Parts: sequence; C-alpha cells; structure tokens
Amino acid sequence: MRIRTVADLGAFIRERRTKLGMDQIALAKKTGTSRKWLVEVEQGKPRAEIGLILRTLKSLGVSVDLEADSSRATPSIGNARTPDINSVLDALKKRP
Amino acid sequence: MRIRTVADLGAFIRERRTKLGMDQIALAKKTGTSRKWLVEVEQGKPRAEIGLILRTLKSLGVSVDLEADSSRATPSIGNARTPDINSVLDALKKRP
DNA sequence: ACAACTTGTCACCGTTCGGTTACTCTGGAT
DNA sequence: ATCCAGAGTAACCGAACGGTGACAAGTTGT
Repeated sequence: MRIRTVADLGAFIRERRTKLGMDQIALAKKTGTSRKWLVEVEQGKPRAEIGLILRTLKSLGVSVDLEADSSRATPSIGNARTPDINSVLDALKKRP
Repeated sequence: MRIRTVADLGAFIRERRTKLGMDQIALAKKTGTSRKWLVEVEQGKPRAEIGLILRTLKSLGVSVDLEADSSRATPSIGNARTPDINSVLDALKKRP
C-alpha cells in the first residue's frame, strides 16, 4: 500500500494489527512501546518517532520500500545519456 | 529500496538529495524544516518525527510503499483454507 | 445481569525534540 | 595562497514527546 500521510500509516498499522489478531497491548509490548503511543499513532500522530514506527512495522511483518519517482530522476542540467556519472563521482568522492 | 533501519533511511535521503543536485539548505527549505534537522536525519536519527520524514520524502519525489509479509498472513489458529474469513468478520464488526 | 476484554482519554513527569544562530572544517575553484 | 560553498557541531529555548497508571465507554461471552 502506498503511504502518503500519517493518517494512511495509522490506518495501515491498525488494519494489519487486527488482521493478525493482536490487540493494542500485544503489539505495544512486542514492539517495546506503550499502548498510549500506539493509540496515537493509529490515529495518525504526525510527531511519532520514526524509529518506533519502523519497529512497529517490523513487529507486524511489514516491509518498507522507497521508490524514487522517475519523473524527477534527472536533476538540473543532466540528460538521459549521462544519467549517473555525476552520482558515481560523488559517491566515490564521499568514500575514498 | 527496502528500508530496515533509520540508518538506511538517512542514507537513502542523502543519496537521493545529492542525486537531485540539492544541498541541505535547499532540501530543508523546500520541506519546511531546518538544516540541523536534515543533518541529523541523514545520520540516522531514530527519534525524528514521522511527519517531517514523509514531507522530506515528498520533496524528494520519493513514494513510500508498505507490504505485508505473506509468511505472517494468517495469525493464531487460522489455516490456509480459511485465510480471510476472520479478517472479514473483524472488519465488518469494526465498521457497522 | 455480570464479568472480561478492548479501546480511547486523562494528568503527571522527566526527557528530548526541532529551530535559531554562530562557529569550525574540509574540498574545489580562481 | 585565497576564497567560498557545503557540511558538521554547539548552546539555548519553548514545546511536545513517550511512559505510567487510572478511569470511562462499548462489546462480547456466560
């Protein structure tokens, strides 16, 4: 499922949790958070910590995938024929 | 790219940012955060707010996908022949 | 009717957040 | 040798975090 907002995230977590037959206490305990925190996250809390979110998703057996939109693949002046050379050079410069 | 830890997330954001030819100031301004925050996130800050993370990814033209692992599809006593009936009933119960 | 379970909410508390501003340090370019 | 953009770090601050414990409301099963 594509996640766009924290509300999406909360809804997904809740749906996945109930689908696995867990209550909030079970998931919170398994993840190492509090039930209060889970309640707020499922309601779409925007300021929840990313670390706890990732741990929660792991507890639910959910994997997170990030995909770069192809429409914004090549920045500024770059074109399709030299798409990666600058990136490669940057990477090499960063890790000598 | 599959994200498992906050370090993964930070690395991905940094890579995507440089690939787009943006510096930290540009991305922070576009997202509506501070450069300090971006620095910490790219270093893998576990307590960064999920809301700001999502806004940052949007600024980078990155979409977030969550996928439930099939290995953990059926909870407790459920088997392969009645995989979804309890989930369906739960869903119906929750939204009358 | 009753008890058990689940969820949402509350007040309290120590901790940490994220923004601001300013300083250093490195790498490239002139 | 000099200059400068880019990145990392520091101190300060009000605001919000997340955990705990308790309570109310709704439901499910007996």
